[in-house]
Amino acid sequence: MARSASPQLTEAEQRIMDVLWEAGEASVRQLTEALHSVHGLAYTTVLTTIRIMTDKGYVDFRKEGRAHIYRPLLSRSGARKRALGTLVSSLFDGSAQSLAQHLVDDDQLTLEDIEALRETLLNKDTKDTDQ
Amino acid sequence: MARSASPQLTEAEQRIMDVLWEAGEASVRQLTEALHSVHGLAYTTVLTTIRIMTDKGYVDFRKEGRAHIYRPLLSRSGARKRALGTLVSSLFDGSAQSLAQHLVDDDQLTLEDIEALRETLLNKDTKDTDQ
DNA sequence: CCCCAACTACTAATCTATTAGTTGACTCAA
DNA sequence: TTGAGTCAACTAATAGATTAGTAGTTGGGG
Repeated sequence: MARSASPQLTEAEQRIMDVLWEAGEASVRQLTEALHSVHGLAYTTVLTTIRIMTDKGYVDFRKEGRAHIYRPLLSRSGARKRALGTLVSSLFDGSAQSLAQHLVDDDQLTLEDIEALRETLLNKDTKDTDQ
Repeated sequence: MARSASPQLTEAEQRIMDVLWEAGEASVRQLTEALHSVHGLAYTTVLTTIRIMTDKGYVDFRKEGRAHIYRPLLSRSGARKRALGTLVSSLFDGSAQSLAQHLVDDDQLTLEDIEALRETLLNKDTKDTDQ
């Protein structure tokens, strides 16, 4: 048996999703141009990658003339949720609290950050108590 | 060009590290037995995987009779830090606060969790002000 | 209506990842 | 000292990931 497909976005996929999340939608030409300055990828490389992403259901496209215009099906928020879920279950025993605690221990969160989180949570509770 | 080696622990590597973090150290035989009940991996599979992990510098070993006894060089805390750093930079624009905010928005952290974080942070400040 | 530029589909090469079999070395006991 | 068993090294097969070239289609301008 070989390995199964990655549940996470791969590096190449992530690059393309970043552009799509920013732009809303884009052709392969536009994606290539947006990525070329930083990564110098060939047009056909981007094409192959986004074809695979289409197969995986990450993106969809519509025809416009000869070109395909791609748009993300997976949202940034959805990708964040998925990646966090995987990380929490694999390295933090399924505890998001444990993850957050690590950030605090590692000085990644300030007291102001915590206060802001607390504020968000309080507003949430008063807004949608039935959820 | 093909992709470069994963900076993260792969699934197979993670499984083995979990056992090593738990046990402190283990032979290939012990690793195989610990993993067999859940994953049913062959002895040689575990052997190959841990050889690669040795090459990557994740583990080290000492000889004890005929067997190699492996111990982790990468700590659980170190792996957590590395994985979080990658996730934060790839999906949260480098902001740990943004990640934490997502957890709150997604109901992964309770008010009690936040209070606990706040408590930790306050104790930290009073304990090591010069760090 | 036909040709060309642009665009996608197909193919390929190369690397990592995962799993596992084969082989050879080494140790211990009879 | 030799045979059995154990263990690591080597090899291999299969599949995903990444990059990119070639070929073939298509749509729009002349």
